Amino acid sequence: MTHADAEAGGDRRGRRKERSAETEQALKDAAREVFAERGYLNTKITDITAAAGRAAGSFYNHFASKEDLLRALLDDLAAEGDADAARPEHKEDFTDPDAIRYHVEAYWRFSRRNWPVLRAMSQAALVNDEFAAIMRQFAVGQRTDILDHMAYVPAAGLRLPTSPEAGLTMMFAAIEGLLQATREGTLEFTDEQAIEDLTRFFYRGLTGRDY
Amino acid sequence: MTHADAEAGGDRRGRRKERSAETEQALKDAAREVFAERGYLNTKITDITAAAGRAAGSFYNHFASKEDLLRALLDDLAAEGDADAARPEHKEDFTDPDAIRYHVEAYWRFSRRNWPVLRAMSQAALVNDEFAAIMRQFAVGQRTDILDHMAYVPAAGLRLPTSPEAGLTMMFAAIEGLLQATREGTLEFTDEQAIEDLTRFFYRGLTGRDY
DNA sequence: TGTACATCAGTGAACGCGCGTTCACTGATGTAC
DNA sequence: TGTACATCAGTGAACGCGCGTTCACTGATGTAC
Repeated sequence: MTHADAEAGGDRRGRRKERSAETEQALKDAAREVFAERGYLNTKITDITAAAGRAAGSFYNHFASKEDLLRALLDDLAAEGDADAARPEHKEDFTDPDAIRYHVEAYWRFSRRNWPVLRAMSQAALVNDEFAAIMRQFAVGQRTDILDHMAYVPAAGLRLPTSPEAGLTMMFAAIEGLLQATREGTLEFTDEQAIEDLTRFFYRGLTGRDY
Repeated sequence: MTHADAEAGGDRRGRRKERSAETEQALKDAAREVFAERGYLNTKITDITAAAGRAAGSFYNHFASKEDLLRALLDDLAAEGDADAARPEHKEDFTDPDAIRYHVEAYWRFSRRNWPVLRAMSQAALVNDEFAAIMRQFAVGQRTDILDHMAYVPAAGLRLPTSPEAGLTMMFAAIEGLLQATREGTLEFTDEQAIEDLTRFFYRGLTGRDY
């Protein structure tokens, strides 16, 4: 069977490319797993290949380095983020608890879902300037969408406790802190409870109103 | 001059011990400096000895490893913490902003002062179980003193936004987040402004009262 | 369709770099008498 | 106080371990005719 025949056949991809794609996916899956388990920095290339059931040398057919693999995982995550960007209209007025809840929930669920990669990223950022820059850029991206939502508070005659930028910094940090404590088992929270409690704390803190 | 004479002399320590102590201190100082600059994980033993102006081999006359050095820095910090423990009576009632401010300020200033070591610790915790355990223990210690202060809020007929433990987790995370943003230059804050803004945010969040 | 050759994904032992750690050596300080 | 010897802090070149990376090899898949 010629190459042309194979393409005409349609349903039959080249067996080689298929196998290669399988291995690449197996390496990515194994990396997420092993990063989550022992952390990015503690993970050796051979830990990943072993978890994926492949030989050490196989790794380099697909990725130039551990950093390169992390970049690939990040691209997958960014693709998902873009899908999220086409999100429905939502409330923007932070004097309304529902508006805060919407964003808390979005970030909470996103972080929970992508925890292994996010954690790996922040570890990589400690030892690698490129990843530090990516992280900063990522943080900026998260905030620019939301920053203007803060302006509703003074517009309603209420006093923000701090600058909009600092307020977002505190809130993101609080969410990440709670998520980490939940992850490591220090605290027990359902997603719903965490979102609700964070929302209440933030709504009160930002507006000075009770809720 | 005999050893007995030297001890009788009093003001003249053995020149050897003096020199040794100088080198040890120089290594500690250099470590704090270089940890702050490029992070604990990125720092090689020879970076420390070079910054201290000593030969590589000298390091091992004083410390068994980089971890051992970090442990020594931590002991210094703990000694300071014990001194703090003998702190004056302070307000405990978290329905009073002053009580919150007192603790925010204590933690803010402590963290700011010991930033290099705290940052080094949290990096070491990523790759070393022993340090992870120390960090957890440290976090627990910070909280147990304060945990009961939260009870004043429901006692005053107000509703906490979440459990006392989770509330503290959020607050500590927010403080650390703000401090880090300040450190890396993303945000500009004086100590006073940061303490004030954090206090307002927390007071509102915990009590539901305006302030 | 069949055969001969080319290419490619995967393998795992071997290589080699970077860095932690050692150790023989030096000069200064301490001790004995 | 002076001399001879012991000890110790510091030095930096050399060693060696761990792990990332390479590469000759294998068997399977693809291509040419």
